[in-house]
Amino acid sequence: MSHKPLTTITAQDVASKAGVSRAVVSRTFSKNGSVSHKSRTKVLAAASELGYQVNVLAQSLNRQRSNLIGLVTARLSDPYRGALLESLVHQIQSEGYQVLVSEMTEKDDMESTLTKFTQLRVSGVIVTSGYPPIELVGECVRLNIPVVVINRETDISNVDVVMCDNHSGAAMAARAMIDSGRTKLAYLGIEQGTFSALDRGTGFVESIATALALGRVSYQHLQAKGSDYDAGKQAALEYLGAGLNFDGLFCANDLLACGFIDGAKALFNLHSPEHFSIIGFDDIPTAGFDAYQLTTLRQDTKAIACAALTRLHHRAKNQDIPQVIDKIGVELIQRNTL
Amino acid sequence: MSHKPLTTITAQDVASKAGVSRAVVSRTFSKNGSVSHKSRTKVLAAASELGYQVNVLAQSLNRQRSNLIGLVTARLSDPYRGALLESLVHQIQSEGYQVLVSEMTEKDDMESTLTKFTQLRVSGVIVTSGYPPIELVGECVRLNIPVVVINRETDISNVDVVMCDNHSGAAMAARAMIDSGRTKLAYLGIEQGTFSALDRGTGFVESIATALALGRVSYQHLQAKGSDYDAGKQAALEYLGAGLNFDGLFCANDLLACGFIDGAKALFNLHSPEHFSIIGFDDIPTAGFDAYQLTTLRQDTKAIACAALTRLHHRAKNQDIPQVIDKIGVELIQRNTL
DNA sequence: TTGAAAGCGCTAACAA
DNA sequence: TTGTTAGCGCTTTCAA
Repeated sequence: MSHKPLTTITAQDVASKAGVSRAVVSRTFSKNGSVSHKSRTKVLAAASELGYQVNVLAQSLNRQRSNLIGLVTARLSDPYRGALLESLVHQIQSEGYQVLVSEMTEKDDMESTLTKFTQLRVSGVIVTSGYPPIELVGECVRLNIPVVVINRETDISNVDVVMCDNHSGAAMAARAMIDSGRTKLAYLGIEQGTFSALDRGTGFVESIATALALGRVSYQHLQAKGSDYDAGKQAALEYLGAGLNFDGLFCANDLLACGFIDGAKALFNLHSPEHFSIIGFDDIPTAGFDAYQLTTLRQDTKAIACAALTRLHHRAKNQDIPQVIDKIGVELIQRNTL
Repeated sequence: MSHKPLTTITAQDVASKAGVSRAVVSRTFSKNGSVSHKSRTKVLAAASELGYQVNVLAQSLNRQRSNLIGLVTARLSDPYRGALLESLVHQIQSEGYQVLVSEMTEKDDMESTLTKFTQLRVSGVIVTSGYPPIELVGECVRLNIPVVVINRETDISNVDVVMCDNHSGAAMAARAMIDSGRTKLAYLGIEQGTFSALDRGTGFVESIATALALGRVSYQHLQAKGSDYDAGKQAALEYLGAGLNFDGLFCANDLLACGFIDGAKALFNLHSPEHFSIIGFDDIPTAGFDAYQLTTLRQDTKAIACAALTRLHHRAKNQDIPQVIDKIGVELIQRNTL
């Protein structure tokens, strides 16, 4: 590669034109030191005339901090992930940062991903998929880069947590089902599932614990082989084929619920709400389509994004504060499957 | 802000430890100049012992080029956009670049977005939403930053175009409908729609031009008020309510088609394929759900992503080559609505 | 308020 | 193959 120097307008050019020093130009644009009104106007005029743009690379190098925020994600094509990403990107941009997106495919990608982030001296890291290994977080702490994880847990004390309130959501689902007279309850989780799937199942069982102890309801734990529509359909096929007796099903997510609904309908002519109640989680757009009209729990992705950024800011000021866990409320969206 | 210097391992540290010069370290990691095997091993050993990481900021500043690729997008929560983004991110990462995502909300964001990208000296820009203004492209050309737009057109000769082959897709849809005996055809476009929606409609009409001229089929042009499910449903309501007589409908996208299907069913008890054929575009996951089983045209997002990157590479070598337009083939996915 | 100067950490031409 | 050197463009003490 030959090194062809680009003809770039630098702060020096502006300085010369404005008849001041480079430092004044710098101060004018970074709003740091003090600049006289007269100088400032001269600088601004010269800059706009020359079409000067701050070189963020140089700025970041000097400040040892870029205006980038790293986002670790996966399966962008999943509708809920897309919505979460959208809120996150929006929030990050509105605060003047730029978003560096990294899609994780395999487990061991996390290391190289975080390394790339630290090499760019990002201002923060948001993890929505996978788990940051403790050594890497150590490196982040050393470089004073705050880390927050979304919809998952971590033991690492320097990492904050933002998640939707799975337990309260599960409790709403349980209550709604019981109130509508369902007694043979079940939860459809995910084999080797995510934290969320597990947590929602746990929350569901906890919520019906008393009723269960009193013998007023029964409970069965079901597991899908994956987290998508096909897995839900497959689960319906297997469990219903094996004679599953239930009348209220809480699902780890909407996709699973849609799949289950279609499986039950196609293969066993079982319909919701006539034959059973079913409640999903996430409130993806498809859940609201006529064909499903799925009752579900809506996550407030905007609130999640906002909380994540707030955590980042706080921790940027002081890495040593204790871990904080934000639980963002969910909303029961009543449609036709209950 | 106080300037607390971080204790960072620099190339100099590695050099000292390995008993070589900084330059050798640089060469070892950037694989540019030549380094003796002996030096290389010493450097690598010292580096791993010290935990040295290249500072990409400094590297990029020097090279006047970062390893970032800027991606302009919108409505990440839209399933097709999510899939496209996923492919793009995957491809970009696999080539060793990092992805800078910018979500456009309003029209005039484009300018600030591109400015942010150029300030970071990105290696390329991919636009999947909105249109890059010519002045900004000029700036990119000056900085030798290649630009490519996806699924849209542009007159700017320095900008390459990658799009799915709307016309061939529309032709497949038309042929399939005619072959299955449909004669009262219609296209559901989008009011103030995107390039894609327009192009697909044009392609459809062109494909049936002869049949139309021979009086073998009829054609009606419909417009939805938006591009989503609700807009499709609304269109069904309006047009069917007004007595629309048709038996084959090609839709600008799957969401619109799903909405139309549900609208026709709910309000007029009209079903596909009994009463009419309907074909969508994109092949979003929901299209494959039992409830819809929508026949549609699948876009090959991987191929699109790959082509986009190829364009970027070519143009990076020489900004002055003529514009090239890649049309990526689409595939007719036969399901039940035809 | 301003300017001079010392970096931030790295790369690449050049000479050895 | 290696080291020296001159930047890349900016920020921030420090002294004036």
